Amino acid sequence: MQNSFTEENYLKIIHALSGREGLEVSTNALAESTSTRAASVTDMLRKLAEKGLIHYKKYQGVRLTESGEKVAINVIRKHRLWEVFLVEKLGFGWDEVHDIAEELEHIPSDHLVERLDSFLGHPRFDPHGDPIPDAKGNLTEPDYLILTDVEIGEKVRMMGVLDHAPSFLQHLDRAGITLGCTLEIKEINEYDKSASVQIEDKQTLFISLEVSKNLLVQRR
Amino acid sequence: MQNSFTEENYLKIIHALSGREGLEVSTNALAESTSTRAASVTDMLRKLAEKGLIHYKKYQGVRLTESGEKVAINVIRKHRLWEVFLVEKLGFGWDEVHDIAEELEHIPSDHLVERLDSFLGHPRFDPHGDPIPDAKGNLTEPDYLILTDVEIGEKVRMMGVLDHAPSFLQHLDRAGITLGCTLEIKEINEYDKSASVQIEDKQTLFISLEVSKNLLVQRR
DNA sequence: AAAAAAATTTAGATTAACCTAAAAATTGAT
DNA sequence: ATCAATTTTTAGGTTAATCTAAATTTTTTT
Repeated sequence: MQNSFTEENYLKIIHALSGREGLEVSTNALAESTSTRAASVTDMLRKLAEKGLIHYKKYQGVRLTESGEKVAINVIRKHRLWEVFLVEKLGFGWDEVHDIAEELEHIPSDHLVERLDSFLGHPRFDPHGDPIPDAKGNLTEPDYLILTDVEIGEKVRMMGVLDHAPSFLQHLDRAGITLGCTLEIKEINEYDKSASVQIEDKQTLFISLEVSKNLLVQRR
Repeated sequence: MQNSFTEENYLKIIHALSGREGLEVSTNALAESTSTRAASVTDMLRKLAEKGLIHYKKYQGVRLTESGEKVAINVIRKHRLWEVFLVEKLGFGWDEVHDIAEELEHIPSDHLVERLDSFLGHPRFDPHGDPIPDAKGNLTEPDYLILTDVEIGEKVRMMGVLDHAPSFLQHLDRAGITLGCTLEIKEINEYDKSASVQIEDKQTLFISLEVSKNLLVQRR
């Protein structure tokens, strides 16, 4: 039996909310993320449990089963591969691709995904720096630092973002912060906790705490 | 308001069945093509009429309105562009792409279609020789001949197929008949009306009447 | 540990797209 | 032109995914 568009979205969201520890996800959190009401979530959870895709006991929250995890990771794989396609091949900006990939990720065809993956040269990361699961479903989240954890004077490489909102990504574009660029923390300003950051050994600018919290970087 | 996947399919099928003359399409013909029952078709026709996408009077069959035609042609455009992508970029065979394109054609995003079109180099024809409508919705069906209408001794170029069934396309592959190849009718065999056809000035083989009826060609 | 608050589930509806069976309209044959 | 056959529509139901409102369970506070 095939999973519906809607079922795949629930599984993907459960995966995201339960984190790498596979913690229980609450009905309300799911209602929030799916933009539905808690009662609707309960109905869907009953159905997913029936299909063996989640572990569910009333009032206890949910976790993915192995089989549910497999489905979720495959959806994530497809989403991220399509994002690479949209940016690398079609020339979209990284701020424009999320909604389209949200649709493309549900196109069913293993054959298609594998050919797309080859066509793209088996990319390891999507345009936001998120890792792309391999065909076997292995997904290893690299352990990047958040920019707020970097000391003054350190040089780091920009590796990803936590917030994928178009407005955030456009803000980074305007600041000249792109994936792979070099950042050096010059100082932390006491007044508003903003950071003075030098970008690519060129201009130095203020980065608000809000922004720093959403930048993933790597020491180098 | 947006049209659903299902609505788009009805419009596409009405377009196909009403032909270039825009003839009325019957409820039963639609039931057949959509693999549903006549009663379900009636329900949908009421809805499409409500939305101004078709002209519909009870018991009288349907025609597309201008706005319905526009939607149908856009779906066809997307279908054919995706087919080019699947064959030219991902390396699928022309016999493998129909079902996948059937899904991709419903991904909404004008931006996406236009970028895909550029990426593919604004192709005029899909992998089966069907013309691709332009961004403004102009669709001109070239008037090819059917192979059965070609005289003995004539040399023609293979331009398209009427039947898109994988088994038919695979049969052509095995015979070495591809889009653009040259065919010369050597003789028509009285016994079974099969044609002896020379392919690309190389081997000559028998082509059954069934096959000839589904080959579109052009004099040269 | 009882009461209040919050989270979750149940009950009962709604909508889109389908179904079957029966009724009505159209078409075709004598 | 009438009657039979065919086509189409109507009537009434079903399923997936949603909803609101009410009931229940869990959690938190005092």
